[in-house]
Amino acid sequence: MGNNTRTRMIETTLRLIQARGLHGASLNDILGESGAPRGSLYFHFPGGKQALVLEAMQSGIEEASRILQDTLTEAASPAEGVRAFFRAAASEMTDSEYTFGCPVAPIILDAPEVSTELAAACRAALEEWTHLYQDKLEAAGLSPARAGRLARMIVASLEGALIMARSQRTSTIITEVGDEVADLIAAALSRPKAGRLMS
Amino acid sequence: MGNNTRTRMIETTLRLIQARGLHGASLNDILGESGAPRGSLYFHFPGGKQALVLEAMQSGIEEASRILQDTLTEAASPAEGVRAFFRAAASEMTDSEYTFGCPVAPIILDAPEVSTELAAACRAALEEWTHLYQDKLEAAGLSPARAGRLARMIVASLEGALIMARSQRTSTIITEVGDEVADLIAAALSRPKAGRLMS
DNA sequence: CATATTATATAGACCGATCGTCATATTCTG
DNA sequence: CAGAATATGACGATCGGTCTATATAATATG
Repeated sequence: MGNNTRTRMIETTLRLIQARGLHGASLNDILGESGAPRGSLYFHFPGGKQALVLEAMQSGIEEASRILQDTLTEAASPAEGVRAFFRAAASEMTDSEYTFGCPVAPIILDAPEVSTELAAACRAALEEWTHLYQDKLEAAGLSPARAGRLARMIVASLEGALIMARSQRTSTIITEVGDEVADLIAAALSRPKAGRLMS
Repeated sequence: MGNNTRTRMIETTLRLIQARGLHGASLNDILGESGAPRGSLYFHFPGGKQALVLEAMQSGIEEASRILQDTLTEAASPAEGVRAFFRAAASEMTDSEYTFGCPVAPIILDAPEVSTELAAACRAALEEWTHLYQDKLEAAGLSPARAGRLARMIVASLEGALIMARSQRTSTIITEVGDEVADLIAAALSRPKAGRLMS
């Protein structure tokens, strides 16, 4: 199946971008690792590398969204959901020998505004993940404002933990941060009215 | 002063890496923006681009460490120190038109293990920043274990918030996350014994 | 069944960019 | 002025991404 070549290219691209960054993943690398011939790229992706990268990133975003959604719905509470998702991320980090990472972070850091399309996809992904957390938190009784703030903090914590874990080649930081955030959420939910004044 | 050219190259390199990533900052870009001729690079940095990048990164690390240390020592409490540092980061983010960022994150994400030296410098920087927070938290009465965990969480939150802020072109997420983390720290300090069991 | 026609897939040439290197020019210093 | 320190831009090997020209597989047609 020719379609197999296509999906193989996408998967390889996603993996290489996560491992080496947007510009670090060259077409030669991608083609070499995916075993696809050079000329096939422009046939499957008339838009060139940018189109390939966009699809690869969207594939990674979709998978992450799906797993996050499943994890949150299966969890007994928002806090437990967060804990579980961070643990899953930690697991992937070790399994991948510390080449795993967020599918959008490398593009955000490597592409200034090089591609409006790529940047928009990154922005949308971060918002989607934030909203998944926010909805869960609101369903548990938090105000939209506070749920939103906590949700953004959860996403930020995970993004940072992924980077630190790779740098220090230890996934414990991901579970640690996840536990800390989970505790924070549990505390926020147990106190109907937060201790601080709101603006 | 020839030394002036050298420092100008370092500053430009740091800025471009923060804006476009390690591989996104080409020598042509660096030389063009710093106004330095091509050949001067190899005179000032016999190690080539890698040596230049290493020095640029270390310069950024040093500055960040200095500012963080000053902010924490001047702050009335650890929580206020965190709040202030996050606010300073948010300010730099808007001032730079969202090209500001952590000096090590782009290298961690772009360099697989391409350079042991670069990777080691990144790792050391993250550890140093973590220890600065940890010391402050311990001085305020937290156990080393809990202080360490909170410190790692602070660093991770900031790293992630910087990425999200750039993607969404808004610095409010940095201050929001900072306030949230500051509240968490304040709560941890007000309760001598944390609510959760420790391992 | 043989051939024509199209859809699919590939190979490899192309050109610009990147990075390291060097021979030479200029400026500083004693 | 001598000699060291620094600056300069041209050069080439390599790699990057794009594209056209060709081959293979699928389907249609007599």
